[in-house]
Amino acid sequence: MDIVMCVAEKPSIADAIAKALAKSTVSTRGGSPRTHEFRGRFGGASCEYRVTSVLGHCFNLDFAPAYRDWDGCDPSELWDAPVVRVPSNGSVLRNLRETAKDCDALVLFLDCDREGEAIAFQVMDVTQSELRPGATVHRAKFSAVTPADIEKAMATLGEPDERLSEAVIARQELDLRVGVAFTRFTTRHFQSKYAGLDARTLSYGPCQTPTLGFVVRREDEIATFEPEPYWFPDAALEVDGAFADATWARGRCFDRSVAAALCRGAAAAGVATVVESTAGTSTKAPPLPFNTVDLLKAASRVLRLSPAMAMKHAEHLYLDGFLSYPRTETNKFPPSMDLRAAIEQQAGDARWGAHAADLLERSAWRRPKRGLDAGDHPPITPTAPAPPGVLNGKAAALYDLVTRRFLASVSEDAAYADQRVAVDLAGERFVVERRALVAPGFLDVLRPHRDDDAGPPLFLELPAVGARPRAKCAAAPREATTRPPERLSEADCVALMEKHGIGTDASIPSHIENVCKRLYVAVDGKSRRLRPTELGTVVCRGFLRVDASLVLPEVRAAIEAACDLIAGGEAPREAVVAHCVANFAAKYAHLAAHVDAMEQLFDAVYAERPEDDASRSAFSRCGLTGHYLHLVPRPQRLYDPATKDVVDLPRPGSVAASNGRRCPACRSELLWYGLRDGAGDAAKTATYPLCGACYDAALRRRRRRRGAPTPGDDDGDGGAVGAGRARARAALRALARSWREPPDPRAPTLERRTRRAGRRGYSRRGGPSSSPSSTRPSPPAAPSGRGGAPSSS
DNA sequence: GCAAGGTC
Repeated sequence: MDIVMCVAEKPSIADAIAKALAKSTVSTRGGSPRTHEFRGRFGGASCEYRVTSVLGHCFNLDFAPAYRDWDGCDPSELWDAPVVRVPSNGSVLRNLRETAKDCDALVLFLDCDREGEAIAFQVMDVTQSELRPGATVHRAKFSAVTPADIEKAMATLGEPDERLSEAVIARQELDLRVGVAFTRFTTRHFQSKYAGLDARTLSYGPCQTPTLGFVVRREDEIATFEPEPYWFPDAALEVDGAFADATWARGRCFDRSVAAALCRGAAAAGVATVVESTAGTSTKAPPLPFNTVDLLKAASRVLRLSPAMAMKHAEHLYLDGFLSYPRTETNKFPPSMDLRAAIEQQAGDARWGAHAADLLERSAWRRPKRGLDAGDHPPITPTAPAPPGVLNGKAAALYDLVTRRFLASVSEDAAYADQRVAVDLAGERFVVERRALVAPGFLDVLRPHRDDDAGPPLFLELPAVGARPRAKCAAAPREATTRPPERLSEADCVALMEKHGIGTDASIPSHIENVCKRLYVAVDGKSRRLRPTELGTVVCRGFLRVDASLVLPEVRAAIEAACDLIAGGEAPREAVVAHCVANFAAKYAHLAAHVDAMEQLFDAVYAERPEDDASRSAFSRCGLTGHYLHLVPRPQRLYDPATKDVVDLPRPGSVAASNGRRCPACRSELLWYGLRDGAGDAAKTATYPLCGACYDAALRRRRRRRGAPTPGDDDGDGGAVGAGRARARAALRALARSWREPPDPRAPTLERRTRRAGRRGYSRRGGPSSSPSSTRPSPPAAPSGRGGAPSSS
């Protein structure tokens, strides 16, 4: 009897597959990930199934070991440094190999997206040598994890698509090279130049940096906002014997004298003429069920939960069986999903059970027609009842949020009665409107999250057109001032990231968390609004100043578009990667050559901070200058307040002062350098005498030999700091405008390379050639003699 | 110490 191996992307899907395919009792072995064994049918014959899973990617991409050490190479070498696949989890690979032994068929049940396709090829690589000779390999495509969909997938098996996998490998390689090269360069350069810089890493990434850009951009909009006064008439209309506020149809007026003249006329008139008088009904459709980004936005707005915390709770609720899989783009229920059963599950709940029971009793629930089926996982819904007390704290609140949203999504529209009366008062139109809730529909269950409750109708009896109600208007207009936008909320940031394709539903929370961990952004716990820190502002504006395209969201779009070419079979991976790497290497060289423009901003913030100098005390004395040096943390280094020189110290390890003993070579005071050896309780700290000056000099010699820049060696800027700060302030003012200005023409751009590529005669297959203003890269040159992008000429 | 993408 044949043995058939199925591999899913996560244990829960392996469980579902086993449940759907088993024709006998299922025996489960192994811890994480587990393997299910049972009898079933495959290709019309009886077979033995082994169903197991991986845990996401089996391999991670990294540089070859020689390039992982920060001091091992110059960051510019990373553009063509070798990269290698590193297994991400040994037990997953072992399990795959053991399970694959003697199997006659491999069915790849990975998620049906690009990443899943890449994992499918990893699984093939790992299992290939263990499968029986001549074993067949199949790709299962499922749109929902239900028995029906799984059986359908088994009946319509296809082949894995290597182009999708290649696109993922290209994306991994580009993210690695770009992120690590830029991060090492900025970290090294600025850390060894500014002692006031209190951050371990100055990171750059094609997702995290545009995310930071969103936050800084909003802050700049607020900072450069110029409030403008405006005026409007303060009018009221008599309605059923009482006066009600009337809204001026034109809204507001920025010319005070015009508004004043208008008010004088209206005040003198005293009587208005009804020109429009209508009553009607309107409805509001219920919200769609949650996909991941909608859940993150609501959790931040309603529960004050960060996206990372929201995902953490959602994952736990999923693993405990209370919620469906929380990472999905889909907000349309699959036709196979039993909505009635899901509603019934909630009918006994003390909080929303009455609403659910009412829907069932009247058969009033319905399957929403709108929404997107992204083909990944169903919307996020409750999968088991959780009566009050079963869950606690934020997990309970998140379950409440998801369940109410689910019930709302299958509920009826809310219905309103609307009244609208428009009048003419001294030649100007004013409006009185009222909306009253008639039938709450889905709003009933969204309480307490609903915000648009409305009172009773305003007009007991609508006036007729041509009626002449009394009106009053203040003789002087009301004055108000335009207000700047608010800081970016976490929910706004998630929405911007989704809109610009920054990160995925699964990774968006980590990017926001990242910019916070890097001390670039701070979150106000109460309002969940994001504020850039001094460091975040300087880093972002620095990049923006030298090459805006590194910060703007197009940097991610360009990488994605390049990978799309591979996925669509329009260009081979090697050519696309080479094209993009050359592009980013040019940007790197430009940044390194013009880093002084970034330094001017850092100068204003970090070069000279009297409070820093005052709060530190002399730690060690330099033998060459006789100056007392301060110890600066994160990362630990010595700082000479007189010369602004920085002396790098080894990492990891601790340093302590050593009672005036001096280095025999340079006469500097020696330090005690402590390094922990071993792990846990057995760890011992070995202590060595260390000369900071000699260590720093050796480090600089080593970097110079490797061609790395050695910041601080030749700047000689000790006396010019004051002038630098003035320049920096002027630059900061100019920068607030730079979001709107075209990028620096000197900076290498994706557009320029695209045009060059276009001249070589490559364009998108079947589509128009890239326009010069497009940031979408055109397919790069294919290696000669092999199937690549065809020439359009 | 570094990216972003899966998942735990």
